[in-house]
Amino acid sequence: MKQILIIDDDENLGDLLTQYLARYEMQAHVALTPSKGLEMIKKLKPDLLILDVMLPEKDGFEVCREIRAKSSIYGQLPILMLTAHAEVTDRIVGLELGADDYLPKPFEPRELVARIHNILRRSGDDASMRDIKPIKGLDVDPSRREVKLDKVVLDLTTMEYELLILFMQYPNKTFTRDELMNRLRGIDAELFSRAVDTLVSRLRHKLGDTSKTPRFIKTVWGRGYTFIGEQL
Amino acid sequence: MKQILIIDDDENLGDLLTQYLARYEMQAHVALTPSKGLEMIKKLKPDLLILDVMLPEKDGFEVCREIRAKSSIYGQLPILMLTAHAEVTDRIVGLELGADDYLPKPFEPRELVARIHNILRRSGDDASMRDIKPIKGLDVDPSRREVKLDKVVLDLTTMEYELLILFMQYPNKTFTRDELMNRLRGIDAELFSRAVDTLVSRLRHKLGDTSKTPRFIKTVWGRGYTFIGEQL
DNA sequence: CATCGATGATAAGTATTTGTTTCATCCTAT
DNA sequence: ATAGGATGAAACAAATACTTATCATCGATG
Repeated sequence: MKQILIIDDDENLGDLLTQYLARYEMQAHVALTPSKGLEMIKKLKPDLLILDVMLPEKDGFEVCREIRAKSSIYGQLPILMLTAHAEVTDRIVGLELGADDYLPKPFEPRELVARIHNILRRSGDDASMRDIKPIKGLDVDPSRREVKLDKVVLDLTTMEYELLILFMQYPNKTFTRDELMNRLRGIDAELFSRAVDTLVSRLRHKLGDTSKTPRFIKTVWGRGYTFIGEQL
Repeated sequence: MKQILIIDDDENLGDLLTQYLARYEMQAHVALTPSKGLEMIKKLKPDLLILDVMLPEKDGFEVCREIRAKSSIYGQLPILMLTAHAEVTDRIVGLELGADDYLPKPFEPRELVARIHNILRRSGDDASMRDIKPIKGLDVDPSRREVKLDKVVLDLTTMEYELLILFMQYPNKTFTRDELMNRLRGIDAELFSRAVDTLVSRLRHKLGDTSKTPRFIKTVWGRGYTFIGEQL
């Protein structure tokens, strides 16, 4: 379960988000002031920080700057900034200070969830720590985002790589299309198209897999897909 | 068949949705006023409530709040709110009040269906919760939708799996053919044919069963079928 | 701002499942 | 035992789900 720290003096919003994020397997914690927030970072070691710009004591930019300056303490904590106004200058300043993304208030909860997933994915911290099971014929180097199939490096796109990693985390689990979409895109994305099928097809192709006699990705008719690579 | 209650004073929209949802195995009922709506909830025990924000008497937020407040009466009924304007603030307020999702009008019917599915999925209305009795020689893993017969994984189609699960929920119960048809297809399906017999036959075959000396599925002549697997 | 690659949508083609028909066989009541 | 409806299962047909080629779109890159 992902731990999210929210630094925002609007207690109401904090509770709301806590409740909302819980639905997406994220545990949120709220700090009402920057000083409390910084404390909680050390204790909680959250996976992501949601930081409001308007804060008591000092503003969010200040906090962000501080966290980045003391990276020895706080690490490369991903930061999502919330700003009251959708002003472009805010955005640039925020990004320059090292925030990973920015979201103008008011925002849609769904949008927030989507961005959180994006950041977590991008920050790679996510991917490298994931528990990838060893599969015969496949060598994954998460730090390099590199996959070798029978000693040959594969040229995978972001989505293809993510899909493969997801499969390798749960060999023999049958994923429905919804599940895959949600895990890959981070939102309750609905499928009005064969996007997942297409993605699977492309990955299969690069893995040298055929749908009829699959070595890795098996189609489970009427349900979804299963990764069946022989485990080492 | 899922029961959906719609509280909306636009009768036209209600009829339209009722018709549309029927295609997705959802039976919709329309209440034109909040008071009628609340009454119908008690009677119908719907699986989901679609609630318009603009209503006579009191608005949708009020209704939502009331339902959540009286959860002892209404339970944790999932609520999908329809708002006239796609205003973000509305969304936040609604979520705060306990609605499970939001959909701004006008919306696409399929988008509605998608969100309904999401909510129902989230609210844990899942097949995996069904109470499957342990049967000697059969191992079922509902989360993976996998069945093992004497340690060997069976390759079952959706219908075959559903039929088997149904049987395993009620060992020794004799099902008539219409009963099976209704439980599997969720509607009062007319028996034009011997679809059930064929299905049973195919499942039997995969279970290694013979109709003469059945290990699992016994034919009750003139009545239907009984699952007789030895219970553990 | 033009290009390129990645991803999403569409649609034609293919495969699989599910329903129907059929007929041989089985059961039960005469 | 036999007639007549009920059942099993094979073969065929229809419906449904999947694959993949192709095109459109979007965002990144220079």
